[in-house]
Amino acid sequence: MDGLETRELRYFVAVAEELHFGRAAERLNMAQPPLSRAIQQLERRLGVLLLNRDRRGVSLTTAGEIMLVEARRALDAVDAAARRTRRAASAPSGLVLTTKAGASHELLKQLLDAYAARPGAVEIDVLLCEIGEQGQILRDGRADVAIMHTPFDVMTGLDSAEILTEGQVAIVPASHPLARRSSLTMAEVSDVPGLPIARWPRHDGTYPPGPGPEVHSQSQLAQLVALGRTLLVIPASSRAWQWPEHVAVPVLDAPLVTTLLAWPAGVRSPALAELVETARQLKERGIGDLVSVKNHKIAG
Amino acid sequence: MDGLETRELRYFVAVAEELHFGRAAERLNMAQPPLSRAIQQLERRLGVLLLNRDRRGVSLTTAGEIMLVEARRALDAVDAAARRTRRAASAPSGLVLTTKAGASHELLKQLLDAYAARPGAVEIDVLLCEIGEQGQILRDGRADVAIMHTPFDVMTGLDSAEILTEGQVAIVPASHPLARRSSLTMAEVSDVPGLPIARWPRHDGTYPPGPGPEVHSQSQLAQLVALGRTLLVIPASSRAWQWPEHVAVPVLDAPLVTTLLAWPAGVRSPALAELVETARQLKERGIGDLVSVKNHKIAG
DNA sequence: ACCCCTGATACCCGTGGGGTATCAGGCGCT
DNA sequence: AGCGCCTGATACCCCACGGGTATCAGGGGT
Repeated sequence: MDGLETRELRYFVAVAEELHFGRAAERLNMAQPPLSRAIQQLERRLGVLLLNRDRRGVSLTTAGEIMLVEARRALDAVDAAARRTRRAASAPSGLVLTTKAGASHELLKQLLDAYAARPGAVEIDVLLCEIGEQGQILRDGRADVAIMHTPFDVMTGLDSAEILTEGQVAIVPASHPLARRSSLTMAEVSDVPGLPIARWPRHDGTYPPGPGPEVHSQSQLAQLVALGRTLLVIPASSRAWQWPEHVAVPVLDAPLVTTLLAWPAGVRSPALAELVETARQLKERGIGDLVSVKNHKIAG
Repeated sequence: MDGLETRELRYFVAVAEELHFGRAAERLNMAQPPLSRAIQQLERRLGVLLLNRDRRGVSLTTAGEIMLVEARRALDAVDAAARRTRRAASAPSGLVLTTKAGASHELLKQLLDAYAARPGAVEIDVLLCEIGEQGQILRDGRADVAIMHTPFDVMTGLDSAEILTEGQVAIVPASHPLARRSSLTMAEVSDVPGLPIARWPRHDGTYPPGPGPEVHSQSQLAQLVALGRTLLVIPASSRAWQWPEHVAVPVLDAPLVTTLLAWPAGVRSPALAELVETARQLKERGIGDLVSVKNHKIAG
C-alpha cells in the first residue's frame, strides 16, 4: 500500500523550494504539466494536501513542511547509499575525512600520521569544506568522518569522539594595541573600534546585525583578517593560516571549544573504529602540549 | 547522472536478504526475470558489482554489504517521510511515544501527567513495543520519541535526554530463599540452581549459550517469571507487571541503568522540545524518591 | 546420462510518465 | 469593464520501460 519513489520526493522538494511549478519544472528539466500531475499523485497516495495553491503562488501546508524536511533527509540517505557503495567498490575500505579548510592543521596532521603508523591503516582522503558543511557532507555520503567543533557545529545525527578541549585566542594585527596584551576578555574583544568581528550568515541566509563585515567563506575571512579589517576569535589549535603579521592572544572567558571526530550515526566500519581509537590515544597522550607551544610561538 | 529509485533499493534488499532471486521475487510478488534485470540495471547504474552469482547461490560483494545497510537506512528514511507527513496531517503536532511494553510504568505516567499539565501540551499516543525495537520504530517514523535504557539499548542515530539513573533489582519468587536477602550480587544471582536467567536472541536471531530459557518477547518472559521459572534483573523503576507473589531485591553490583528520552537525531518540533523540557524538570525534581519508595513496597 | 535447480536471455505487452496544446481563473494595467 | 498575462490544471497522445511468459545455459547430484 505504501512506497514513495525518490522521483516523487525530488519533484516535491523542487516545487517546495521554488514554490512555483514552472520554475521547479525547469530546474528538473521537464515540462510543467507532468510535474503538476506527479505532485497531485503524491498527494493522493499520501492522502495529504502538501501544497496550498492559492491565487498568485504556492505555499506549503504544515504537512508539506514536515514532508520537505523528511524528503530532503530521505534523498540524502539515498544519495549516500549510492556514494558509499561506489566508494566501497573503487577504494575498498578507504576513508574520506572532511574538515573546515585550514582548521586544525596540526591536529589533523598528527591524527593522520598516528593513524597511518598503525598496522591495518587504510588510505585516508581529506576533503576540505566550508564552515557548517560537515554535517551535510557526512549525511550524503561524500565523507565518512569529519573533524568538528562544539559548540559551533551542530552534532545532531552524528556520533562523535572528543579529541581536545581548549580555550580560544583572538587573532589581532601585530601593530594593534591589543596585540601587546597577554590575555583578553570577550568584552574587550567584541567591540573593538575599527576591528569588528565578522558576521556569518544564519541558516536562512540572512546576516545578524552588527558592525562587522559579512562573510560566507573561509577564504573571504582570511582575506579580511590579512588586511587587518576584522578581529577573529578561534580555538587555539585552529589557526587556519600562517599570519606572520598577526599575533594570537588568549581570550580568557571565551567558551571552551571541543574538537571532535564525528561520523554518521550508527556507522561502524573497522577502519573508522581504528581512526577513532587513534584519536582517543592522541587525546590521552595530550596533544595539548604541542598546541600550547605552537601558540606561544605565534603570540611571541 | 545519479538518482536511484526506491524500487531498486527494495529489490536489492530483498535479494540481499534472501540471497536467492527466486525467493526474493516471490516475496516481492513478481517474477524472477524482471528482478534479475532490475538488479543488473542497478549494478550498471552504480558501476559496481553488488552480488556474486556463483554456481549454487548468490553472495554479497563487500560493496553489496555496504549497499545493504545503506539501502535499508534510505528505505527507512523514505518510509519515515510518508508516515510523519501523514501523521502531521491527521494529528497536527501530536506526538507518538514508544516504550518497551510494561517498562517504566510509573515514570511514564509521571512524565505524561507532567507534560499534559503544561499549557501548550499536545496529544501523546503511546505505542508499546518489544525490547530493542525502539530504534527501528523511531527511524521509520512510527513514533517520534521513545523511552530507552542505556547501556541496554543502542542509541546510535538518536538524540537523547537523561531522565533517571538507578541500580537494578532481582525479581525473585517470594518463596525462594534469596527473597529473604536484603541485597544481592551479580555473582549470587547469575547462577542460581533452578532459577536461571533468561536468554534473549542476539541480533542474528541465535541465542547465547546457557541454562536459562530462550525468550523473544516480553509476554513470554512475564509468563516465565510468573511461573517462577526464571530470575529477572531489571532497573528498579522498570517493574513491568505486578507480581504479588514476587519480591524485588537490589543487586548491588549490577551496572547502573539510565532511563532516557530519545528521538531521531536532528528532529526539533516544539511539542518534542516541551516534552524533553518536562523530562528535564522531572529529573531535577527527583523522581528517585518515588521510585525508591515504590521499591521498598515491593521488596517488603 | 539424466534431471533439476540456479540465474540469464529473448521477446511481448500494457501501464504510466512525459510531451504538446489548451483551458481556467485571478490580478494588474489601461 | 476589458484585455492580457501569468498562474496551475486538464486533455490527449506516445513511447519507454517495468513486468510477464517462455526458454536458455551451466553445474551438481544421483
